[in-house]
Amino acid sequence: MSDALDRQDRLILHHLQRDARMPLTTLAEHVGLSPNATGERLRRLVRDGVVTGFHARLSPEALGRGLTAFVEVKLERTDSDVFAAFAEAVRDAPDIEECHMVAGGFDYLLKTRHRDMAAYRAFLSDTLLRLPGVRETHTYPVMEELRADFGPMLPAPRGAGG
Amino acid sequence: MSDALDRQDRLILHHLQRDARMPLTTLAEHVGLSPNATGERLRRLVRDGVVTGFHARLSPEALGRGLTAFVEVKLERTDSDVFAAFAEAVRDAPDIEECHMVAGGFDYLLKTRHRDMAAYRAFLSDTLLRLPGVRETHTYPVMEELRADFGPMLPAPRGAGG
DNA sequence: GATGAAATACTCCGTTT
DNA sequence: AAACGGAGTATTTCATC
Repeated sequence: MSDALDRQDRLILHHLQRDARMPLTTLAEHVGLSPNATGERLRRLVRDGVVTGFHARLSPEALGRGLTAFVEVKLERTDSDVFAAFAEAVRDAPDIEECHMVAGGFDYLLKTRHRDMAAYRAFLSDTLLRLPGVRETHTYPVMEELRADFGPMLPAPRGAGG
Repeated sequence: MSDALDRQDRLILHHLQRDARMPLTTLAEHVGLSPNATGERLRRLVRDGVVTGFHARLSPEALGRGLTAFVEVKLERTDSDVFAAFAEAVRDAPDIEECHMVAGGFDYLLKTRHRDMAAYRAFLSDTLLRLPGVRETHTYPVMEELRADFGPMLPAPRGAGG
């Protein structure tokens, strides 16, 4: 199970990161191997956990969730029940897209999606501030996305731009 | 161009959000339509911009970028050249995965990926702090990811759990 | 890793409701 | 307008080298 990625592995990852529905035959041309060998490598990359999944990306605007906000959340430091309850609530809230436990001035950083500011306000008061142990929140509405989440970048293989 | 999504559209989106490489025939079984009608709907969803792409997700750990950090960046408010220069530099930095212009106490929120804390320090001093107009940064290293980015959630269609 | 054959999936086109 | 069905093409999978 050697998990060193050679140039051809990186090309496979590079192209599938940009078009996950690309046929193996097309991918094989980019990589310079037979479709078979390419599929074999891809299977190995998935099995070894280098590729964790293939996902369609949906337009927030088209789904009526054009407002993105980041929310810093500070919890009471009473006991670990508070953290467990918070974690469970986070999993059940469809408005929350990401939740990171961070080191620094607060406990959690949330990325949330909403129809508009009114919907965000409702989320804040009806969902977030009702959670037990939430002491303080700071909201940062996103005005513009300069760079979209594309996953961790590989050291781009030469000649992969085509 | 009616952009109302019916139950079958939502099922298509739901399943492709979780497995973008699913064959149309399999997808059609989930949706309860013929592969033909399913493919037609998918083409329409892509054409109308509801689906913006299909992407393989890669494991940051497997790629040697196991440290995630969020960085708040505050710029000097001199002129718009500063913002343009910052935007360009953000696009060229492979360590930056997301960059959002936000309202609130600072100007930009970055999501970055690094091998380890030493690599983050190098990024901070060699890349971020060298950018013209950067006045102040605050770093929040991620300790745990409670909920991963899966894109905006649809109102989950009933019976889509299989 | 490559090749060739078999199974499967996709696209195009005509037809139906 | 939307879905179905069939024929031809492309792709994936499997066995073999």
